[in-house]
Amino acid sequence: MNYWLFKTEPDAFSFDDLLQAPNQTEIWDGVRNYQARNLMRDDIKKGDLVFFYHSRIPEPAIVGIGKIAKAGYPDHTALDPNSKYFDAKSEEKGESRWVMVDIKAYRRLKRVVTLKEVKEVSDLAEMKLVQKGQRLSIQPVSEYEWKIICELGGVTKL
DNA sequence: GCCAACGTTGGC
DNA sequence: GCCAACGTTGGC
Repeated sequence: MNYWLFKTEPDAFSFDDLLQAPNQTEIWDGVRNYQARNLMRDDIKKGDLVFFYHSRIPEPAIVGIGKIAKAGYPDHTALDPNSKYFDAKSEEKGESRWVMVDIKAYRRLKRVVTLKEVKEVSDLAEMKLVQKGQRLSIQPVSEYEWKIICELGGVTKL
C-alpha cells in the first residue's frame, strides 16, 4: 500500500465534485508532466490512498481522501481534438503518451489540514508539498506523514 | 546538446 | 493579479 497526494484547483475539480460523480469515481486525466505520469504508470496501484489537495485558493488545504480505483492506463483525452488536453505529439504517434488513473472518493477529513498547518509541523518538513518550488501535481507521501495528517484531519481509522 | 523564449504552476 | 520557480520547445 502506497500513499499519494493529488493537487487540484477546486474551481476546476473539487473533492465535492468527486463525491457527486457517478459511483463517486472519476478519471484523473489531463496530467501533462512526465514525472507525474511516470508515477501513475509505474508506482500508483489500485487500492492506494490519496490525499486530495486544493490549490490556488486563499487557504490551500488537504480536504479529503480518495482511493485508486484503477491503476494507470492511457489518457485518451490526448487523442481527442476536442479535449482541452489534446496533445498533437500523441496524435502523431497514434497513441497517447500520457497516463491516467481512476480515483474514488473514500473519506472526507473531519477538519481540513491547511498548507499553513503542514508548514508548522516539524515532522512534515520533508513533505514535497512544502519544498520550495515544488510544483509536482502528484506526489508520494510517506506512511509516517500520512498518519500525521490523518490525525490532524480527525481521521483515526481508515 | 545548448539555451533563450515561452508556457504553466501555485502561493501570496 | 503578480511573479518566482520550473518544465518544455525549438532554432541553431
